[in-house]
Amino acid sequence: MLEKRYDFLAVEQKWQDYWNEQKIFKFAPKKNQKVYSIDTPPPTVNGKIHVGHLSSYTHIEIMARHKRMMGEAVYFPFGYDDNGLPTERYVEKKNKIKAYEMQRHEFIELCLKEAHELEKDFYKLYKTGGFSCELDNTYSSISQNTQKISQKSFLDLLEKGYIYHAESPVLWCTECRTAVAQSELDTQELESVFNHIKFYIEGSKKFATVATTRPEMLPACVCVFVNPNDKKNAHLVGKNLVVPHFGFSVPVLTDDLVQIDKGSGIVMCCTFGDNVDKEWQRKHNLPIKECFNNGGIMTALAGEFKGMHISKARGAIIARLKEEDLLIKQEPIIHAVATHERCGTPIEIAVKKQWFIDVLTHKKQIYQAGLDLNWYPESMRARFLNWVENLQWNWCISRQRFFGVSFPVWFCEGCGKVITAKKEDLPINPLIDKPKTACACGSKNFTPEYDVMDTWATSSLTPQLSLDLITGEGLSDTMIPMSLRPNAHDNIRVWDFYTVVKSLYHFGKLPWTDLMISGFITSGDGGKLGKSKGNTDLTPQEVISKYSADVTRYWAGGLSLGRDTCFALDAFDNGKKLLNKIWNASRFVLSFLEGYKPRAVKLMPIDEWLIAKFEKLQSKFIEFMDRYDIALALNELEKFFWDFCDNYIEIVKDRLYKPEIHGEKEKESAQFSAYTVLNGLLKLFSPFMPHITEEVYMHAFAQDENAKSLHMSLYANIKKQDYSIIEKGNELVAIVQEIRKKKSLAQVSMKAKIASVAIKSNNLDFIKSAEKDLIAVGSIEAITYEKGEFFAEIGEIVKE
RNA sequence: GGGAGUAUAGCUCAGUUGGUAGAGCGCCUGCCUUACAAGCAGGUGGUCGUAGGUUCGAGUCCUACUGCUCCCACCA
Repeated sequence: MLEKRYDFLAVEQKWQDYWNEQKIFKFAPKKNQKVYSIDTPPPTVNGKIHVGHLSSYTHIEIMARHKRMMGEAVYFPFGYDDNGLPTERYVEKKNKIKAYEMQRHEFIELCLKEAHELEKDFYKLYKTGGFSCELDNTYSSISQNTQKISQKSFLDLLEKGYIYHAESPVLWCTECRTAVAQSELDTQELESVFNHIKFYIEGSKKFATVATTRPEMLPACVCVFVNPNDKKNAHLVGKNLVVPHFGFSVPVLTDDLVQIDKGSGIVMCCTFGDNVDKEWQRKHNLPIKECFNNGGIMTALAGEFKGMHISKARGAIIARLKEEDLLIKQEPIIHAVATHERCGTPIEIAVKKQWFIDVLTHKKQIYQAGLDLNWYPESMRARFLNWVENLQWNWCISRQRFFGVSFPVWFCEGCGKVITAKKEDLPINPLIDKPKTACACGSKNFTPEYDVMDTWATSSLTPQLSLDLITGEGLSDTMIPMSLRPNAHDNIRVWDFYTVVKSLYHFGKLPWTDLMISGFITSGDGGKLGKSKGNTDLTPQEVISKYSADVTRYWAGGLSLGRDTCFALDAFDNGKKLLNKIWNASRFVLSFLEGYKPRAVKLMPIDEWLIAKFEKLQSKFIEFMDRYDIALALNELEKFFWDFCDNYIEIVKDRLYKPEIHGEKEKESAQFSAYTVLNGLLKLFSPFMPHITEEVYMHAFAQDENAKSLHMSLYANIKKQDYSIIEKGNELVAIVQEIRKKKSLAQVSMKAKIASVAIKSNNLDFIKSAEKDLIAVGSIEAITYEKGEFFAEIGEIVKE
C-alpha cells in the first residue's frame, strides 16, 4: 500500500539516487533505434543561478523524457561554459581585482577555481530538479580537449579561407580592454549634450558650426562632411576648416549620409567616433587617427589632454572651448548609446589587428539556414532572419583577454608571416610551445599570438563538443545535424547564429533540425531575471525544496514557449494540488488492484468508453509534444485526469467495492480499465512529474512490464479505439452531473436519494448497461427509459 | 525608421483544422461522499482591444487603427 501522505522530499531524493546508480539515462542506442540528440545549452558560469534556468532546462528535460517514452534513444549531454569574458568578469568582481594587474597564469588559475565552485551549484540544481541529462559525463569549454577542438576549428576555417587576420576598425571596450562582437552590444539611453562648436574657415574670420556629442574626438578629426544637395553649406565644399583649439586644418567633403536638417547640417568625421565614421573612413579613404588608447586614455594626439580618460577629457575640452569662445551653445539630449553587455561601458571603435570570421559575404547562405531550420515557436524564425539581414560587422573572434582558448598561431619575427600549429599537436599554447620548424624565411624567432578567442568561437562548437563525449573524434559529424537546439530568445542572434555559421563552414550542414525557444522568467516589475543580476527572492533550490521538483517542473511545463512570463507562485499551488490528486487517485485505484494481473476480459461499455477516451487523449498529447507544444499537451492531460477522477472513478466506485451486487466479471472489467488508464496516465505525466509517477509505477506496474524504471518504459500501446463510443458515455456523465446539480441546489448531501430519473436517449443500450453504476453513484430509486433525443429528467429528492 | 509578439472573466492565462466562449485562483452557496476537506458538488462573473471585411458561421482568417512588450537600426 502507498502511504497516506506523499513525502516528496524523501521520494524525490530516492529516485534521483536510483536513476544515477542505475544509469537510467545513459545514452545507449540499440541497433536501428532512432536517435534524438539535444545540443544542451551549457550554462554560462558567471554567477548565481536563477529560476529562469529552471524553466528553460525543464522544457528540454520534458522533451528528453518524452522522446525516451516514444522509444527513441535520447542523447542529452551536459556541459559548462566556463571560458571567456563572462567568467573573467565574475572573478574580477568577486575578488575585486583586474586581470591585467595580475600575472596571467595566476589569473587563469583563479578563474578555474572559481568556475569549479560555481559548477558544483549547477550540478546540485540539475540533480535535485530531476534532470535526466548526463551530469557525470560533461564537457567544459575551457578543458584541454575543448581547446583542441576549438583550435582545430580555427585552423580548419583558416584553411578554408573563412578566417582572416587584419588591421581593421573593431568594436572596443575600454573597460574590459578588448575587442567585442556586434552581438555583445546592448543599447542604453544615456543623457548627453549636443555641443555646437565653431570651425573657422581657413584664412577667414567666418566660421561653420559643427554640432557634436563627442568633443573629445576633436583631435582625431579628419574631415568635415556636408550633404552634396545642401545649398546652405555648399560654399564650404572644397575649403579647409580649422579644428577648434587644436588648430590643424581638415577638408570639407560631401556625402549623402549627412542629414541636411540635423544639427547644422555639418558633421565632423573622426576616426573613429561612431559607425558612420567607420563607413566614411572606408568610402573616402580617410586617414586614421587614434586619440585614445586601449584603456580609454587620451593619447599624445590630444595634446594637453593626454592622460585623461575619455569621459574626463570631454568636460575638459568643452571648458577650454568655452574659454576660447569657440562654443556657441549646448543642448542636452538623450540618445541611444551602444554599450558592452558585460560591463555597460560605451563602446568605442578602434583600429586593431584582429582575427575575423567572414560572415558578411555569406549572408545569403546563413539566411537560407534560418529558413531551413524548424523554429518552435515559428515566430522566432523572424528574429534570426532579421539579425542576419542587419549584420554590419564580420565576426571578430580575438579578445585581448586571458581566460580563454589560445590561437594556435605565432608570427615570424623575420618576415611577419603567420605560422600555424600542426593539427596533430593541438592543443597548444603559443606562449609556451614553439613552432617545430623554422619559418620559410629562415627565421627561428617567433612572437606568440597573445590574444585569446571569443567565448562564442568555442561555444558555437557545442554540437561537436557534446558529440565528442560519446562518439570520439571524427565520428561527430555523422550525428550532425543534431535533433534539437533549445535556448531562450536572447541567444538567437548569438549562440544560435554562431553555431549555424560554424556548422555551415565546417560541414556544409545545419547543426540541428529543430530549435525550441523559451521565454524569460521576469520578476514582478517585468524585468528580466538575469543570472548576473540576481533580482529574485527565491533561489531555484529554495523553490524546489519548498514545492518539490515535480511541482516546479509542472509550473515550467505550463509556460508557453517563447513568451516571457512573470514569476508567480499561483501555478505552484495548482501543481501541489495535482501532485496530491495523483497520489490519492493512485492510492485508491491500487487498493482494488492488490494481487490483480491484467488479462483480456470483455469490457463493459462504460469501461470501454474510458479507454477510448484515454487513447484519444494520448494521441493528442503525443501530437502536441512532438511539435513542442508542451504546455498544451499538459493542459489536455490535466483535463483528462481530473475528469477521470471526478467522473469515471465515481461512477465505477460502487462496482469495485461491491462485486456481490454488481458481479465479479463486472468488477474485473473496471479493474482492467482502471489499471490500464492509471498506468497510461503515469506514463504521460512522467515527463512532467518524473518522481511521483516513478514511485507509483515502481510500486504497482514495473514488475508486470518487467521495467527497471518508468522512464525506460514506453507510452501505453493501445489499439486505435472506436471514438464513437465517447459520445455515448458522455451522456451518462451528463446524467450524473444533472443529478449532482439538483442535489447541490437543494443543498443536500450527494448521498441523498433521488426518487426517479427519466432518461431519453438514442443510446439506451449503452446507458442501460451502466444502470447499476448509475443507480449507485446517484442514489437513484427508479429509472425509466425512452427512445429519443437525449434528455434526463431528475425526479424529487427523497426526504429522509 | 525596420521586424516580431501580445490584447479573452476581478487576477494569471489556455483556446488545436473557423462550428454553442474555457481552466486555475478569487468570490458566493452547499456537502465530512468507505482515495483525497491539501477534497467534492454547484453558482457568480466575458459586447474575446477598436473599426471594417471574407464566410451559412469569426476569439480564431484578411485590412486598418490603438495600447503594452521585445529585437534591430538610430551616437554627427
